[in-house]
Amino acid sequence: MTAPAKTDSSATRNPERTRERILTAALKEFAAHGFAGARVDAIARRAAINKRMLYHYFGDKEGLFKAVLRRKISQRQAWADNLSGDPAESLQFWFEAACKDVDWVRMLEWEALQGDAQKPIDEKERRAATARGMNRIRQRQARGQISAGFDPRHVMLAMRSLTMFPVAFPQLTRLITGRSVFDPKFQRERMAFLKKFAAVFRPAQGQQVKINFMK
Amino acid sequence: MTAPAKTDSSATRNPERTRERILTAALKEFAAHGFAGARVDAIARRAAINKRMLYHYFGDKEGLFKAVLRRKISQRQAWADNLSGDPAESLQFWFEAACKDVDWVRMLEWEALQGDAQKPIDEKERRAATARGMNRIRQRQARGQISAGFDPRHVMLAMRSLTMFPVAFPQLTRLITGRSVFDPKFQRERMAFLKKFAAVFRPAQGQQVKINFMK
DNA sequence: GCTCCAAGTAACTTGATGGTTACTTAACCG
DNA sequence: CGGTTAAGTAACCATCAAGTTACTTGGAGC
Repeated sequence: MTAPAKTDSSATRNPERTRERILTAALKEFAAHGFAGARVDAIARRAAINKRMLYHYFGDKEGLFKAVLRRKISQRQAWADNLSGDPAESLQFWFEAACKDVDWVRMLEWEALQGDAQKPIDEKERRAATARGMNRIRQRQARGQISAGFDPRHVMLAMRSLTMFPVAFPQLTRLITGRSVFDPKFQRERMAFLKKFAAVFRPAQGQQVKINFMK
Repeated sequence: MTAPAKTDSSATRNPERTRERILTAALKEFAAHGFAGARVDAIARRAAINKRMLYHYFGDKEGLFKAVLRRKISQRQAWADNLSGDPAESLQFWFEAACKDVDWVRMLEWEALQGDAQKPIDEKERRAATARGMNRIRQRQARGQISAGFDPRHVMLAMRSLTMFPVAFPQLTRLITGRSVFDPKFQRERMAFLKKFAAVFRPAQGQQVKINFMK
């Protein structure tokens, strides 16, 4: 066999590993400092590769940024497509996910701040993933788990808001609750709140349903 | 009278006006590009002042950034302390405010991404303002406008989330709803949604419906 | 073994950018 | 009125950072 083991972690030459290292290092750097603040040299240092390789594989800084974002996006999507159940669980699930993957939230934030809102990266795939999520919401509405009176698009937006916000704005979280987002105590409180709060999404007893219907 | 009219807009020398111009220009620039991305020369050009003056008044780029943030914060606080009524109105009010003052939302976002979460700028005053807001929520809970079952801190966090999020993440808003945050149609939809959605905050069951009807 | 190409390295270039120096000019005050 | 100080200007500098040039090396296929 001439081919070296793919999992070899210390082979003299290994394009895949190099690419991977660059992407991992770049994610850290970009998540921490954003596009403008990230230093290409820092990425190279962190990845323990020569800066030239970075240009070799990704063209330029922007190409690397896009590659990082794209990779994160597809990771998340593959991973996100399996969840079901009622809104309470979803809210908790997504809040936990945001806490566990701060880099993701931050990347979205950087994208929001510096990206062109008109043509987001990987728009097509993201739209598809969003559509899948939307269908799940519609199903739940049909099943009566979520009130049919709400526009599913706004339900989705509301859920994202409620789960991502504390991670996206840690300083406000601290200002308001007095605790760090990463404080386990805060997280427990938040989970409890979300569980209770999820009631909004469910069709209410009695009258309210009628009101919703009449609308 | 030796003193020139304070409102004179073209006096040969006018420190106040210069300071003001710098701050205004800097807000725009920082909101658009963040701290790292902002260009001091661009600020100077935009403000139509000599770059040196900027260092004269604010020391360095960071000093300027802090000054901008501080100014915006105090502006908002003065302005935010008058609102009352029920959660539906508050939600709508704050959503509108976010839409109207995107720069503010973006500054908070930049702060979140690059600021030290441990020691936010102007912490003391912000805490005080937050506390005032919290008291309003508690009052409403006492009056039965908001369910007493919720932790007021989390209610506040939830309200902020719901109102700021679409502006903070315009690309997600577009991806999810298909519309720009600034599309009047979106804004109308969102207002309607928030109004309905605010029901969650109100004490549940029987009462709720009545309140809805009475409104 | 030899050749060729991708992987990899080190040192360099070039332009942008935050900050400074050295100077001029207006205004306030005793 | 004169002189001290703050407002204002223009040209400059040092540094930093993205991107390149020019080179070396490993290995797959013949």
